[in-house]
Amino acid sequence: MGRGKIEIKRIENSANRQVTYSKRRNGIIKKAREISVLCGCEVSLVIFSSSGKMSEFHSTTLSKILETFQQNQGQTLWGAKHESLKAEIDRMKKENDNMRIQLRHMKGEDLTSMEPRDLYTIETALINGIANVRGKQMEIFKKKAKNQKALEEENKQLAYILHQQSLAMNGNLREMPQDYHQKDRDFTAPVPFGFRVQPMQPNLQENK
Amino acid sequence: MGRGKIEIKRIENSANRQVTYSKRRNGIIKKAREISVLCGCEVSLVIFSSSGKMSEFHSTTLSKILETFQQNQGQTLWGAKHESLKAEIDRMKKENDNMRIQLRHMKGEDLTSMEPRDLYTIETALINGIANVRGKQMEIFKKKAKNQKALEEENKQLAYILHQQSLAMNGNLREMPQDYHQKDRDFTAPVPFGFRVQPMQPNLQENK
DNA sequence: AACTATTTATAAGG
DNA sequence: TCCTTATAAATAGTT
Repeated sequence: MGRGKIEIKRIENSANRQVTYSKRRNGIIKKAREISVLCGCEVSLVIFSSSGKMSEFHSTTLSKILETFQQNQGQTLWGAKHESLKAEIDRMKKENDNMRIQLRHMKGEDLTSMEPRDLYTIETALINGIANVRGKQMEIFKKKAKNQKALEEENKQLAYILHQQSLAMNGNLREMPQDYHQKDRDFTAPVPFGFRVQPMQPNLQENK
Repeated sequence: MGRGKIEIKRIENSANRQVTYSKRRNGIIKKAREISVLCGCEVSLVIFSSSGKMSEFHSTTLSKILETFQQNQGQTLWGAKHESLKAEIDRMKKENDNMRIQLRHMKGEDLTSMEPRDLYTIETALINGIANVRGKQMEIFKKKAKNQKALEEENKQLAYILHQQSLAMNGNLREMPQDYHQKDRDFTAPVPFGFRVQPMQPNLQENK
């Protein structure tokens, strides 16, 4: 429909193509509106020009159209992903609830309506748990005790060395009076500069 | 464009509307194809007739068009729902993992790498839980004991009544010898027909 | 962007 | 739905 008939194939002349695009785009959008009004049907039209610019016409909300489209199509498209996500949520929710209940039971909550058999099961689990926890605590305790012992040993050694050194350094300068020696630890050195030998970890205790 | 000009408003005559729909639908689809070929652009056209039947034209894969559309639009559409679902899943997963770890700890598993402070916390929870569970067990025990007592009482009463009845029914027919009376319960009746009075719940015990 | 010759779409009718 | 045809509408090429 024009001065001459044209073949339906890509228009190579860029300027021509652009003009034709503009004209026909207006035309098709007008037609889309017309058919939707005349016939009371839903139309959704989206056009991307080769330069990427989008034009569209929708007889109603796009989302509504897409929804209808999804229903009609039965095709899953994004719906599939959607559904699988929902399913995963449900699955997790169930798992979640189960664990929540279990936890509450372990904490001794919500015990009303529990059967003696179930109570017994929980009790067993708790006893088992406490045994494990205490075992672990004992393990740590022993380790610390051992560590403590090693530190004390080291401490003794250091103190002894210090004692020897101070003797070597000051022994010939001046003779200390006998009662200057401290008595609380039999290996405590007399410390000429006012220092006292301290455990390397002064806050170390058997059990926090 | 036809024998007469028509106003662009809903065609009331149903048959006419149907015919026009059919013609114009073909027309618009043809135009959609033409513009896509002539101008090398992407077109997506969906039409739902008022009776719900769908017609469509897409210059390329529909999903590709929708994708492009989503990108271009910036609008999320179903993407939003999608994202929110994913977020919910993540949230749940976290909650889930937390509870799973807690449960394992309560059961005394995975205790390696736990601090004494944490062990103490778990121990406290376990002690607390066991106290609650045992409290509940005691409660049930007491309830059952009480129930048992009530049943025994009822039993006694029933036995007594039976005793009286059998006396009344048979007492004047024949005199029982004195040693026929049973001694294990002081009011147990002699039962003339070979029945013995049984507790109503023969398997009832103090504790299952 | 406006013009216009020509093609195309389609309303009405069968 | 398809065919026909008169006519309206769209638009290719031009200005």
